[in-house]
Amino acid sequence: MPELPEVETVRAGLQRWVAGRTIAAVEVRHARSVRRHLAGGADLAARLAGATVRCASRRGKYLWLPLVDRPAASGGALIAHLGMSGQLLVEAPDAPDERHLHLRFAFADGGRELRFVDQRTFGGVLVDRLVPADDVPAGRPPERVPAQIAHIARDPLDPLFDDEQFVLRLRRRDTEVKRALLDQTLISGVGNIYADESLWRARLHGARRTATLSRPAARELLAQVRAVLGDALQAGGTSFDALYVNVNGESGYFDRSLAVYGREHRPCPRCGTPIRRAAFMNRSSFFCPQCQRPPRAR
DNA sequence: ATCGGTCCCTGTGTGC
DNA sequence: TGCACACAGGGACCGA
Repeated sequence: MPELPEVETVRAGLQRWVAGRTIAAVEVRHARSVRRHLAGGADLAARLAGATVRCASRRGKYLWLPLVDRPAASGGALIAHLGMSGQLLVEAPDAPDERHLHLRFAFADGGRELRFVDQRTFGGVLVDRLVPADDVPAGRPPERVPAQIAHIARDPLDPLFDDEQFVLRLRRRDTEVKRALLDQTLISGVGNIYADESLWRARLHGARRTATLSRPAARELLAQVRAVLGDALQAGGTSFDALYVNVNGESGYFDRSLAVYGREHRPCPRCGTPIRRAAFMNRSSFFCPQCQRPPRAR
């Protein structure tokens, strides 16, 4: 469910409320939330007990909390992915347990705890080592990323995102442009909502083949992706229901600014033509049939 | 090596 | 009311 603007909103909340604090204990209430930590929940809890959180980092839809290096646990980071319905909440220890509370992180200061709540259990956490990012230009400070997400592309709000490299790789692909936008190894942070919104802004149909895009069209698409992600971040993200909230349980309000997503039959904000919905990858695509002309069948 | 389809989950809304 | 079904912000994995 959460895409870059929602995950970044959560990251900012973690930076504010969790950075600098020392984890006292981790309670694993649902094994599925730690399935990506292959050594198991007990190992995860042991690695985190006594660890101090340096800060809150993010790439695309992945979050991580780098841990202060300790001889016993060799640092590393706590990585989290929210999947479709995951929430990281900062709450008083005596707040009632949520229905789908799967993980509880208590802190040594006895203050507000961190909880992972996830209805559909597609999200989860793991502890991993950090490795140097291999694409930092000379003269820039070195960066470390969790080994497990080193294959994830930088996101378009990352200062080191390489626009021309993206345009090159996009046009070299042989697939539909919406599929490419959702491929986190090409560009990260874009999900179903912002893919549709970006394509509408760029006046491109999601079924256009990537190889048919001109360089200017590809650059324009990237500019619109960046713009819509930035606009949504300003609004605190998109919340259709209570499933996406920030660490304090508050909703974002970008749903009011959506042009096409979830708006079947309603008028296109640009030309008034009714928005259409089409099945796509077990989900939906929303588009304006006038502004975004479908490509001819190949 | 890529690409495209399927599956993992729970909950909600709709139509019969 | 109850039931069946479609659908929901993601992505790992498998076969072609």
